[in-house]
Amino acid sequence: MSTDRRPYRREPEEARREALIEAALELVAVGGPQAATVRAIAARAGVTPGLIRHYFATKEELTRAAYRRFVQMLTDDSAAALSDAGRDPTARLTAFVAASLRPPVVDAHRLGLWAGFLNSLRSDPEMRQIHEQGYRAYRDILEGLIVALPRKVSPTQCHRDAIACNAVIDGLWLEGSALPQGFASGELQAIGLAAVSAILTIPLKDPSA
Amino acid sequence: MSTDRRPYRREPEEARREALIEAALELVAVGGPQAATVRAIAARAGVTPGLIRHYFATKEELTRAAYRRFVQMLTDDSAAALSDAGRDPTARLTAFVAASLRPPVVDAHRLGLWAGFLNSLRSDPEMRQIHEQGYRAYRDILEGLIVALPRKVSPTQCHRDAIACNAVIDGLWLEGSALPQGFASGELQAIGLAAVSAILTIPLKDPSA
DNA sequence: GCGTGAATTATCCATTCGTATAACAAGACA
DNA sequence: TGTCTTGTTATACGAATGGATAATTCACGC
Repeated sequence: MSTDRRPYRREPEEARREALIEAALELVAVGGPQAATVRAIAARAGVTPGLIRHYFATKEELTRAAYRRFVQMLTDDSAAALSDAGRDPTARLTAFVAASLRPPVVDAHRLGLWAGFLNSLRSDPEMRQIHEQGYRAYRDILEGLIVALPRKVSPTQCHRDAIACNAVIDGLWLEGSALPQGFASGELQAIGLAAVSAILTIPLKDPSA
Repeated sequence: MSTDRRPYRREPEEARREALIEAALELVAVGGPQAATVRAIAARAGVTPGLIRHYFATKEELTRAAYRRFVQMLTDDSAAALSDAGRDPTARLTAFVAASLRPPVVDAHRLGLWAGFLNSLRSDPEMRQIHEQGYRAYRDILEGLIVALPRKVSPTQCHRDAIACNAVIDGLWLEGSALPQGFASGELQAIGLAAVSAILTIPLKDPSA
């Protein structure tokens, strides 16, 4: 007797993992972690729940993989602007800051993701490690850009400046993502560049102004 | 026959609601929304789960009450500094900004709360309304302080300035709460005052410096 | 003191969660 | 074309969830 079993296609391992991670991220972004159930993730990825355990030993492991991808995405999208930024240190910093303060980095879904993962950081040390690696990667890029500026300041001061600039950028990212309609186009980047400019005591010309 | 039933004391309605809200907030702060189950909240408040439904028609209602309290707490703790700030507008703004960038406002648990509630804002319109009321209340206080400054700027510009200052403060709050060990004592407030000072183009003396 | 209303507990229910395991079929290779 | 590996589905299970209802016992008014 032939039961009507769901037809399926075999996919390469990497594609399946990718699809599952993608589905998990979308669900967390929209509905928070409690929406990213095993069944919901599987449904969104177009597979049955059991398959998740075939690729990830536990749901926690899938969650970590998803978070790893999210963190990577954040820095990558900001750093991508550097490839078109030429060689002038000031222009490069400007491009980096501006890219961090516009879509797709500034985005309500990304903020939802960030918030959704935040509380797992407290309980799961491995999640915390992923977070700190990503945070440091971003700040290292920023600090490198600041060091390259034509200023006469100590490395220690550069480090402190990087922390302050990072804080301002993060904060504006938060605000812009939380209140998309609260800022006119380009306004967020203008505020950010002005603040960074003030912190570093160098003029940064807003290219969109 | 006397079964061994849990002994209890009757409490006034307000005290019970308070205890339940408090318990819910603590749980969300530490473990995210998924940790704030009906049973966990009841246990932490020292009652049995059924009692929750006696005071709140649904768990969602308790969640909203808890969020309402949290939002109130944020602005109250910042505004409390104004009562000791005297009458000088500059000193008042300084006090307000500084209070927003130190404990208990800057606090990992509060950040956890904020993140935990964030995604419910998307799905629940009532939660969204609570959020926007609180956000506006905070920014109105800030804008009032800015308007009172001895500057010659239009109300429109004051409004824009308030948004920018608010963004910077929020961002620093986020950073300080997320990375408590990342900033030396008073450093966060110093950065915030410097940034606000730059945005408003007026000198703000850091009282702790 | 003592009934009486209501605050509180106890118990139950349907649902959903993550996970474990067994059955199946797709596709590569002979 | 036939067989074998394994990617995939199907089913089941125990625990935990939010909610409903019944059973108690506290505390206040008389």
